Amino acid sequence: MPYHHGDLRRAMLDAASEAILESGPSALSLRELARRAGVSNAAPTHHFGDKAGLFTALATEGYALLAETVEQAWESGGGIIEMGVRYVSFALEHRAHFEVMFQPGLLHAEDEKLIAARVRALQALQRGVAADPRCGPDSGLAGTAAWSLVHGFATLVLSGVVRVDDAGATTRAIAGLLFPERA
Amino acid sequence: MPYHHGDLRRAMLDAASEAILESGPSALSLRELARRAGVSNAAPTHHFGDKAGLFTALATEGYALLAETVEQAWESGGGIIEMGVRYVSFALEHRAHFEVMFQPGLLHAEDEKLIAARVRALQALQRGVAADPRCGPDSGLAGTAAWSLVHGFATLVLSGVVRVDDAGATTRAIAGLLFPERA
DNA sequence: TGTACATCAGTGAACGCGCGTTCACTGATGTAC
DNA sequence: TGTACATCAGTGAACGCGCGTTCACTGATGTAC
Repeated sequence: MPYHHGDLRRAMLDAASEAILESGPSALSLRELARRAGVSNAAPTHHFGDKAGLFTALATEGYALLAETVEQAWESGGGIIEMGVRYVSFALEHRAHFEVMFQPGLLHAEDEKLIAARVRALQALQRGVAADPRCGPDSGLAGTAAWSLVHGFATLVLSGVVRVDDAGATTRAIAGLLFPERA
Repeated sequence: MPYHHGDLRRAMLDAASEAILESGPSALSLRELARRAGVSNAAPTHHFGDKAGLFTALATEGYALLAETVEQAWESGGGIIEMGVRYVSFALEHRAHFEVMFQPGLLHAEDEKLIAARVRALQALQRGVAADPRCGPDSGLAGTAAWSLVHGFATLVLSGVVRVDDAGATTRAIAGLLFPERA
């Protein structure tokens, strides 16, 4: 084991994701994180300052990933429904990030990188909604409805209280109810 | 201070709600709960068995409250949109219950009372959706869409990432997009 | 090419603390007679 | 009406533990000359 890890920050973020998948953010301790990453107790503090700093870093990464996903959907010509599908699949594939992103109590709310990443993601979403002809005259309201729909669906699936075989297909179906194809 | 409290169980559930409102379920400890209720360290364990038992009791109470609210909407002739409004206002007014209800990792998943209360609430919701003419032929899908919409909206408002002046009016508006008035 | 030095990633031992849970117990209540 | 007793709600002291954070430190890396 070399003294310098190479990319310990990255390794600790990955270990944190794993641990969150297993038992949720509230059960995660910095010491467990250190154990998983095979480093000393003090290493996580050295990198993230404190526990909230770790969660803030994860949430920031999550918003950046979400923004990329949504922007990609936009660039490849996907409409509002495709963006919703991407949102849900992001939540299911990056469950740990997703859980942390929407629990502000865990985060350093004022962190600049966090805020910037969040703004970028939300703007990408809102831009996609506003550009879709199906969203109607009040794109703000349509955006809230669309976001609520996919966010709620993802949350219910993640919490295990709603079960579906094919989350993508179901997302498409329920989003199709909110934004029917134009006749 | 009398030796017998009178209704310590109730008092501890209320203290738990308060504490959760302030710092979330993950920050709650049985000892803090005892402190808030003004009883000894061991009292919460005596009533709830363990920490998960406390959360389970809270979640069970939450599902019962939700079921009552939804059944009431149904009996007073409210349609699918009214039920959605009730769902959101339940979440905002009983935030502590709501948060615990959808974090299965905190609960004794097999608890019979919990399961019964949940089934009752979900059946009340699904019955209301299925009876509404606006829900279309696939009432299961419409139910998932409706539930996702209001659950997501409530979650986003609670997490502070969506801000609205009048949650009831906004719920009505977004639910109106999903279930437009029939021409 | 070699050497001196600054930088900083990561160590490891130690601290004090709050936690969940246990256990023998005590005090209040209700009921049987 | 009084008394004996069972029940059980709640006590309080104690346990061992894992935690976050601190701090002086050490080892590796990169750069200037």
